[in-house]
Amino acid sequence: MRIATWNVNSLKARLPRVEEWVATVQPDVLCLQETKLTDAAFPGLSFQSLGYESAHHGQGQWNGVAVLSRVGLEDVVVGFDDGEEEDPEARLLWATCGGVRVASVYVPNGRALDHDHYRYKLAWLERLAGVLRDRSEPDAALAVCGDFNIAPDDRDVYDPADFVGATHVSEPERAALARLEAWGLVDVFRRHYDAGGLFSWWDYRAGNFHKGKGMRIDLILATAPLAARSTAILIDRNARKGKQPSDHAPVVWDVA
DNA sequence: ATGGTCGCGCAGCGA
Repeated sequence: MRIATWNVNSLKARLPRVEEWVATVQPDVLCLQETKLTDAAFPGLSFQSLGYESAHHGQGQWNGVAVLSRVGLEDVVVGFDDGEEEDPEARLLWATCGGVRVASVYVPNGRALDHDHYRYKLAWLERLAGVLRDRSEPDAALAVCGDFNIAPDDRDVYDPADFVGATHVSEPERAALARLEAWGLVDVFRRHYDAGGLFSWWDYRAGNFHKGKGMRIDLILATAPLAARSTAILIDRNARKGKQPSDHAPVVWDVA
């Protein structure tokens, strides 16, 4: 099974590129983030014509996550089903596809270490950890896929010196990610590669993609038994090239 | 080049 994740930075702006990419790469499951669409505007028919069922959780203008699947799509859960107050932002969607419990996540950016949005980011990650603890088992086939807005360690940024005091690399964010891993999730990419300089996001500005100045913030975190079935993973940086690219590249994972 | 780019939506914010 091929599972992919891609922050498309507006599905309206990106639909032609996403359709072309899906037809070429043929993922069985595709998690999307930052669709920036209402549910009514989600192009489900376009994906249906390519052979995919889909589920979308959006609000328009900002955020928005989806899961597409051609191996079944069941038990869709939108947001945190923990009985607490509803998340005001559309950042989480669960579905079961081909026997794998999949989450498409768009973790809050945080904006700055002293910003309310940073506290929201940390609380959001703790809430995700709580849902995993309360509603999942680490020996299940489960993958949390998406834009985590966290570079797990210094190999995952182009120059750590440029990120001192910034979000995405701060100790509390990395500790929150480590708590997800302590529950039982594995950063599948690091199961295959030790090297730094392998990024999934590059700022549109200042030719950063051309200069290789990026970060690896788009992750697939899988439970150990599912990660053990991993045969290959790559970041498709070709998808960051050409006309009207997203600022993120997709991550593509093959599971036996 | 004293700023560099997108997307949203029509000013300026968010990423």
